[in-house]
Amino acid sequence: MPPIPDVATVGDALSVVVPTWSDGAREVKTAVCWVRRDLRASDHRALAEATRAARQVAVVFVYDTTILGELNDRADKRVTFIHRSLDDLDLALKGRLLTAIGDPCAVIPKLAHELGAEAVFANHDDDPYALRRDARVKEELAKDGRELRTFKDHVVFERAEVATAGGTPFRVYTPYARAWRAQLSARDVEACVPDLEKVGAPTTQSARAGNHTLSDVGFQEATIWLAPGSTGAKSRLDSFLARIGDYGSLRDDADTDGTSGLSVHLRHGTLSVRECVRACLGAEGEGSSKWLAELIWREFFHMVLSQMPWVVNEPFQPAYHDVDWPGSQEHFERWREGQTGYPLVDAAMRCLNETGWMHNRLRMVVAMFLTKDLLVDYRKGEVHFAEKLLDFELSSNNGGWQWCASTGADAQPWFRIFNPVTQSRRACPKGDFIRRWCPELRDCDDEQVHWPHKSGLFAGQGYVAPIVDHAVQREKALAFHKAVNRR
DNA sequence: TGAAGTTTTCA
DNA sequence: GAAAACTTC
Repeated sequence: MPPIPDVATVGDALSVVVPTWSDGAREVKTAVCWVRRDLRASDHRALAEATRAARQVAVVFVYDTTILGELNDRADKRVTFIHRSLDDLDLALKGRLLTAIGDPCAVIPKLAHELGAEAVFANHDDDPYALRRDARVKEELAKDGRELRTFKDHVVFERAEVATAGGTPFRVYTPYARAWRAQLSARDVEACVPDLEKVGAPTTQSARAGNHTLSDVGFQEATIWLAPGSTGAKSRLDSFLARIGDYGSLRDDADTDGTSGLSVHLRHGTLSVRECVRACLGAEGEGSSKWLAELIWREFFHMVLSQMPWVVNEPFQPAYHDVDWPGSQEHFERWREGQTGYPLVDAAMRCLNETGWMHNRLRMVVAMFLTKDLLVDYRKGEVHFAEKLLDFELSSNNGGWQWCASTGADAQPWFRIFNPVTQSRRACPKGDFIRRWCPELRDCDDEQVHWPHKSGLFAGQGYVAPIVDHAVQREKALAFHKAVNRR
């Protein structure tokens, strides 16, 4: 039985459960628009709904001390990115952004009370922590007779909107992607345009006008390589669209700037995913379709997390529950520090640790190396990525790691194991990326750089000897997975 | 979104 | 004797 749509179904044979984007429009006098992972002022669903429904809107961001308290690094790059993106948002709002520091469960209801706002508008955040937080905020607001109205914004199709004919979640990417594409209509990616004239900056006790300083928040400025805010997102999107035709052929080359480089912006909502999809639909050629496939992977993993949230703690594939991964702590640490003796793996890990970014292809290579060559529990790698990646998104990170570990939705067949040296020749043919991050190998030629050990020429230059033999580890991994799947 | 080992094909 | 095709994990 297909699920019964609980929102208006638009008169278009393609759409299944597509809310029309005006259902938040019941009128109120004053509204709060609470921004979280949607740090922009254009094509913003909650802000558009708020400015449509209310005569005046206060836009607020809360530096969430619960989340910030868990960060170890006082110079966390993500906090710097968010802080500078809020400066950019404040500019877009002509200096009318409000910010606060604290527990949103207390701050948001207090602010709504001070402003006499009947409703708080926000976009869905389906991470488990955010769902609990928003449920509490809603409860607190309700005590006072106020509403929390939330909207889809972060993805084109959320939660159960793309499902099998039987109404169950897809468990494999390819049929999901087919259904996703078939379901897409122009309406799904229509821009949500807010009326910024209605945004005001009232004086309140619980939030201040303008951005706090980073030191108010308890952090220091970190070095980040990308331009923050929707200004940065816009220029990156423009430069990517100029070369999207080459995306199909260059996206797996670590020596080249061939990927979109937009993941950080999509994570923090400094860019609207609808705008990305509109750009895809407007572009010719294979590149844009390939990129759309990547955006659909993001939506797929969002769906998996929201429909099967236990994947946060447990493998998607039940066969892997309660297995003991035999990898050692020592091997994990060598992997984490980029000291495995496999040049591409080491270069990629050092790049991650230093910059907070890693090429998509290399994420697969290092994840495969940790889980297959070293047989370390994928969750240890997942946590390291979560700490380091500027674009860290729970759903994509978890999905990607489980995919590589062969425990996930759309599982890699467990016998599919990358050869890190073959992958190196393919993903890094010029070797420049390796030479940049492994200076020990700077004098290696284009062939030696992928596997410098057999020549013996570089023994004295300080590059670490390989910690394992891939051929041997491959056999161990095959035996391990065979045993797990036979249980 | 594999790799490796073996067999077959074609010059 | 290389390259393509096929098989296995």
